[in-house]
Amino acid sequence: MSTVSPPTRNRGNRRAEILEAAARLFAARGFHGVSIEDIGGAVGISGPALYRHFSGKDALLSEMLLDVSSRLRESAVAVVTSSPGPAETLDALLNVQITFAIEQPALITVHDRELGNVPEPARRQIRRLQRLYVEEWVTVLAELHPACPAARLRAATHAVFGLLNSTPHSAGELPAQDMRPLLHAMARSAIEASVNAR
Amino acid sequence: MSTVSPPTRNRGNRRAEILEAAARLFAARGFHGVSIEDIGGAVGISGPALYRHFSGKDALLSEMLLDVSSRLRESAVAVVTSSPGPAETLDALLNVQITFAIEQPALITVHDRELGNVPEPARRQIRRLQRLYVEEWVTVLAELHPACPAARLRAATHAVFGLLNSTPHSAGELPAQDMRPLLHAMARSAIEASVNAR
DNA sequence: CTGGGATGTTAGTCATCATTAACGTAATCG
DNA sequence: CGATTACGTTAATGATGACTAACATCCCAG
Repeated sequence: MSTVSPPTRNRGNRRAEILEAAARLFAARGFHGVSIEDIGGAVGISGPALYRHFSGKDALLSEMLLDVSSRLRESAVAVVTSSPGPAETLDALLNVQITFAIEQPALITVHDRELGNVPEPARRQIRRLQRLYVEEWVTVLAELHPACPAARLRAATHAVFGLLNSTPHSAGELPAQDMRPLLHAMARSAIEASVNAR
Repeated sequence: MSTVSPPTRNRGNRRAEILEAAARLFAARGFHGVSIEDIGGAVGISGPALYRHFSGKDALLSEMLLDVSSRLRESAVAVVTSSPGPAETLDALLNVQITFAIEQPALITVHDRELGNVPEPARRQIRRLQRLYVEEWVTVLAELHPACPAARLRAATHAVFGLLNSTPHSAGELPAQDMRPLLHAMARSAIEASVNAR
């Protein structure tokens, strides 16, 4: 038996594994409802071993939210810069958010509930990334509907996020295969309506 | 001077006042992120005085969610039984939810985040009321769109709740006066789209 | 008056929890 | 080999927090 499997197995895997377990727990019971023991237990190690990977519970949450907001923002930028026109861009943005909501329900849930528990250096940066992400949407919508005031577009964007991010909570109602087009159609239509409403 | 003003002043006011403060705190920091001291402090009494009004923190949350889900359900029933036709009923249901989301943002937030922290006797009943509320929506939607499978209507209903309940989080973007018709138009349009999507 | 209920207060009490300390072990590297 | 590094473990430690006890007040009924 070669020494290959044990040596290469770890190295960063543990961190990811912990982050994933923590996300699931935070989503289910809230940041303060989960103990360090709980998180350790979920990955088969016990309690204080977590401090070998993260400097503390707060840092764990900070890294989690920073990662989510970075990835969302990056995806949005990638989509915007590589898309032929605003209509296609909007479709692609919808797909980014829908994919994320369906594939990472725990992360999405934590992302829009637990910002308040992130300590201050990271908090500001996460907010910044979230704001930039929203602005990508607003910019595209403004191109499509120049007559609509930005405040209204921003409000509509937040409402659409609410619609799409509700997926984790109504999970099981419909298979993901049907959920995707349903969410897409609903969101698209809601956006149309938002700019036309008197 | 009659003995009218002081005697009638209290009697249940305190309970309501506490519930309101607790809702605001729970919405902001989560159930486990708020202490009994915090809640007491928010209404000008200190800590253990709460036990004169509620048997414990859990009971406080239970009563809060039971009250919300009852009120929503009752409003829905009232609307359904007094409305001329399904189209008007849907409009009225939308108004119920929008009014609630705009006027009681903290309660709505707690309502769809903290069910997991409600202990078991009350939990089941709250779930039941929530289910009944959803079914009022699904029934109306089924009348309007008989060809659409109930599972899809249920998923669409949850998505619409997500859209409408996002208001508390994007507060400040737009005045309530503009938010109301915006949410109404977006939700209505999203529902249309949900039944037409392939 | 006077006794009791309603409503508060301040000092415990007992758990739980985040974090740190002190201590192994195994593999890597010099 | 020898030592450093990476990762874990099990005991403190120190806060915080829910809940209880013991003790006022105030107001109203008898």
